[in-house]
Amino acid sequence: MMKDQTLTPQDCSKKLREMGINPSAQRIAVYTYLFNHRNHPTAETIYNGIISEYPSLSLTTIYNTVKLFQANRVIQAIYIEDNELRYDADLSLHGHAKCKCCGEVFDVFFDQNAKVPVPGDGFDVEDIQLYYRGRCKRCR
Amino acid sequence: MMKDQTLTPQDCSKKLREMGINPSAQRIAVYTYLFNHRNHPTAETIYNGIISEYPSLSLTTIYNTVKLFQANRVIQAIYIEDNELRYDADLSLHGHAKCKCCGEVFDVFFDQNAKVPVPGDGFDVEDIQLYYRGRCKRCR
DNA sequence: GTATCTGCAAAACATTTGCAATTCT
DNA sequence: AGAATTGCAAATGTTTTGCAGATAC
Repeated sequence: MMKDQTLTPQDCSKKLREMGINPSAQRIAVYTYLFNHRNHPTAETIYNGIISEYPSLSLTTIYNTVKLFQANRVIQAIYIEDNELRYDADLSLHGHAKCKCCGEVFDVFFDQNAKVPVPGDGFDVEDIQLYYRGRCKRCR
Repeated sequence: MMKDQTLTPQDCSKKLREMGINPSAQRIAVYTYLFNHRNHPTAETIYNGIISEYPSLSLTTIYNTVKLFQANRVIQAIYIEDNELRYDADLSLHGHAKCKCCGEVFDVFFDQNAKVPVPGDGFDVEDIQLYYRGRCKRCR
């Protein structure tokens, strides 16, 4: 799972187009931010991260954009806490661990033989979310 | 996992006291409702479910009560969707599957040999939540 | 009689919506 | 020009808070 590479805005523009999204300047900025920042930002964090590049940017545009991205399966939403919606450009199956002390959200990747249980009774699963709450290494 | 039994308000009063909570009439009503209704109600659903017994009941009291219950580990909160907070009196490790068609939330119990993956890197897990989204048997 | 609990009204806060202005082709 | 996109201002909806009245021991 070596997603630690970063992408340029040009790369991201191309990816967006491939995924069926018209790459406007704001959309490129949001996707580039999300791809290169794997700390599961909220809409406001994304906004603060790119407002300096686009002084006219509004939070509404961030919300419009992440909603569009979700509908086109470009990013996923993380509902680990009830008062904040976070976003993740990594669509691979992995969990999220939130430290109740420092508030940070960490990725949890599974090794090969790990198996996530699935519902048995004819439920057609489209999406699995696995959340952990507790304390991270630094905060214990 | 045979929790399909129902409890009387008297039973619930006793359980609350055992768990360190002063069993007021409203608290007993909320806990009895949650124990006997395993469909993961929201605060408003609980409210509508018991308002007939307590005409003076307020939503604020529901919120106060579920918050108190959570703090004392009597119930757990389910954040499966961002615009609604649901509650569950079953604290055992199990998942929740929400049908995006009918909106219902189903319990997902695991069999003995199922193993939920855990974070490896020194993260101290206090709570695991496993969510599925998709379509239920009836809606497929 | 004092501490706890309840519930109204208002506040807080994140997200959504309506719509007019802007941008792109 | 026409369609898509942006962004302001207002609305929405859920949960929280302040506080006064009610209840319990």
